Amino acid sequence: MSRGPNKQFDEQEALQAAMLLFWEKGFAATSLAELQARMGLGAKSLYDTFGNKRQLFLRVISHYTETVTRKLFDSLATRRSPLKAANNIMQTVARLDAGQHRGCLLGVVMAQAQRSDDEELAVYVEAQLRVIEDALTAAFERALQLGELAPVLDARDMARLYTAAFQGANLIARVRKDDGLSQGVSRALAALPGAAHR
Amino acid sequence: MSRGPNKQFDEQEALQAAMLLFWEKGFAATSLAELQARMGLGAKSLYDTFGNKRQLFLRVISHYTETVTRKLFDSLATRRSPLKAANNIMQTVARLDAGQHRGCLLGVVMAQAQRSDDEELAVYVEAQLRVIEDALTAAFERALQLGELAPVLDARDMARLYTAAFQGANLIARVRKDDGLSQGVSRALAALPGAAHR
DNA sequence: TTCTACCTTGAATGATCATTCTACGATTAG
DNA sequence: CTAATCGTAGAATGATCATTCAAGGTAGAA
Repeated sequence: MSRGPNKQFDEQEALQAAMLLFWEKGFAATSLAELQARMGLGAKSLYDTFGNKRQLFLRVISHYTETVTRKLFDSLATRRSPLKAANNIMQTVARLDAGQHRGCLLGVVMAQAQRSDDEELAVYVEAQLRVIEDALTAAFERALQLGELAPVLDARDMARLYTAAFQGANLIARVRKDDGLSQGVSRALAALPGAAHR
Repeated sequence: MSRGPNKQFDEQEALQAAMLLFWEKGFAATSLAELQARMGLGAKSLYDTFGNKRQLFLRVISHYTETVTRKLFDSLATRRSPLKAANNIMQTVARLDAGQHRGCLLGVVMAQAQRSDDEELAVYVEAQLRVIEDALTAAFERALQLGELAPVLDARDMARLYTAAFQGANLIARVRKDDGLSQGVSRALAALPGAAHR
């Protein structure tokens, strides 16, 4: 089929590098020059492969949800105790290196894309966020059925609190150098009403 | 003293306009051309009055904390019931227009200034955030003394949860068009252990 | 080997960026 | 009124931006 040489770079590796950069600095503050340097490819290759900056950014967000987010939240459905799984996610966030914490890419995007500004981007991120909220809701409903949780709180409301606390803690971790806040959030959530254990 | 004419614009009004713009789009995505248009002054006046873009941004953040944030969180110390005051703040956030919600400017800044990237900005925002956390902590300590809150949870941990949930809900409100999440967060927080009423 | 196709490199492009400069207009003291 | 002074407006500047173009190189097919 192909006559000439194949690409000399790995698309996944390039995406990963682009993700880390956008994750650190956001869309507007990331230049093509930096992207080329970190992704290790020239301008032409970048444009031939990914289209343009915005399309690359959209692919990066997909890459993020398919790798980072999915890996983190899959445990909600698979683990024995959904309540412990949910609290483990907060713990994981809290344990990441404070001081050079990148937070959550979805949060970074939300901070720069208002719905009225960039409708397409906002809708996409909102959908990804709803996946998280739904996964948490399902987990808490399962926890209620298992009797892990007393029926004082609505499962969806709890999921919403977790989602907001998760995003907030991630965001704040970008500027704090100690992990005190995330740890406190984690402890407070673990003591929610009905969570009898621990 | 002055021989020539005085300034033809109100500095506070100009700051307010700049704040709204940075609040919507963040630092990097906001251009001087837009700032001039929205603030209603020419390039020279802008630079003579505020220095440069970054200095203007720093002044905008101060303006934000002195007006928006302060007005919102002062009720924690003045109102009779600190617990109700804290929950009212969440309610206030939830009630804002969904769909064109700007969130919290501090959150927008955190999303684009990692500690390792822009140390000065990160430290300043972190300090402002700690003011909020401390105000909430004091409120919850007072609530414990007043017996509004059962001593199952540490006051500071509760404050941390509120701070994170507040930032997270604000952030998510930028992309969601309905206020369901903020309302859910508000309900869940109101049902925290020890909060007997409602 | 030789040709062909594709990838890479790096310079060119035009737009837009933040910032500064120049000229004009308005105000007030004398 | 006149002159001095300060604010304003908008053009000029050089840097940097995203994007495209032109040229060379390399791998595989014949």
